[in-house]
Amino acid sequence: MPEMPEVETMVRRLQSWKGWRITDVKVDVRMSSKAAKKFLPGDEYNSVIGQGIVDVYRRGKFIIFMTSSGAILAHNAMSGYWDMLEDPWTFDYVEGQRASTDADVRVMFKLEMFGEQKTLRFHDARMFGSVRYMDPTQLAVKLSKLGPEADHTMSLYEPVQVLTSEHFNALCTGHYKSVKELLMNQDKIAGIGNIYASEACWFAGVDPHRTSDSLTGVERNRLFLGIRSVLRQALERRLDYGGLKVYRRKQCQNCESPIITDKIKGRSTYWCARCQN
DNA sequence: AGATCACTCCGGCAGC
DNA sequence: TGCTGCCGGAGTGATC
Repeated sequence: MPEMPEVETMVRRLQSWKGWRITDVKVDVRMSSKAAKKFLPGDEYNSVIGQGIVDVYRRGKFIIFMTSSGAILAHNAMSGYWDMLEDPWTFDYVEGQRASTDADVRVMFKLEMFGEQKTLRFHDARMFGSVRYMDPTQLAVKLSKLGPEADHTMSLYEPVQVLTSEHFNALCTGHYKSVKELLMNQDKIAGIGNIYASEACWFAGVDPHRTSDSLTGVERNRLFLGIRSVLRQALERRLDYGGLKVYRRKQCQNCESPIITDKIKGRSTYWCARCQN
């Protein structure tokens, strides 16, 4: 599933669409009325036609296509990814490679620049993602609900607050039932999902089940550094998941103890009982 | 007010 | 081989 490093990687590729104008849109909702509400529903469908793509940014796990008079806000959720019809891309997700196919295309944007035509496609097999059009006010309202960014990257939508050590320390002081839930809460910190939450806790030597306010100052700082470290490494390693330390691992990369797995708030969680306590 | 919980979307796929 | 149940970001609404 895509988290900040995956979305950042995708946005960098999507920036090649700057300057192109949307001439047509096709939405495949596969007979699902619920899914139809997620991919340019109602008026949004017509609103994007004729608009130019001014720039492309990332905020948390959202992709923002700034257009002439508003923005297309997209979320890849679990299985979403973007590519171009004329030059299909592949993306490596932790579940495996997303190789471009026609079967899972949900939205197609016909684009034009200097008489040349190309097709931008949003794929999403499980239809958990979303592609919405909104005006600048709606966009601002939406983005204002997200917490500070987990880390700064080159495609970040700015201005925005980036998480600081002090802010993270203050967040921990709130009594969150588990520190992993805090890390994954987009209202508190934007960009971290299930994979990198487990990874950051391993890096810090902190049991993900701990209440956030039970963490010592040293642990809070280690966790703050862990968030940055695992996200930056993922980006630098170009999404090579061989670098993951606990997520979906059987054995601790540090002490060789078996990795334990259970669920926190319904999400699979991995940790080493010996190194994380 | 803010935290927390339960529920929903959906298809791939593990496990019988 | 064909079925069933599980999985999960985010949004929503209920409940404290």
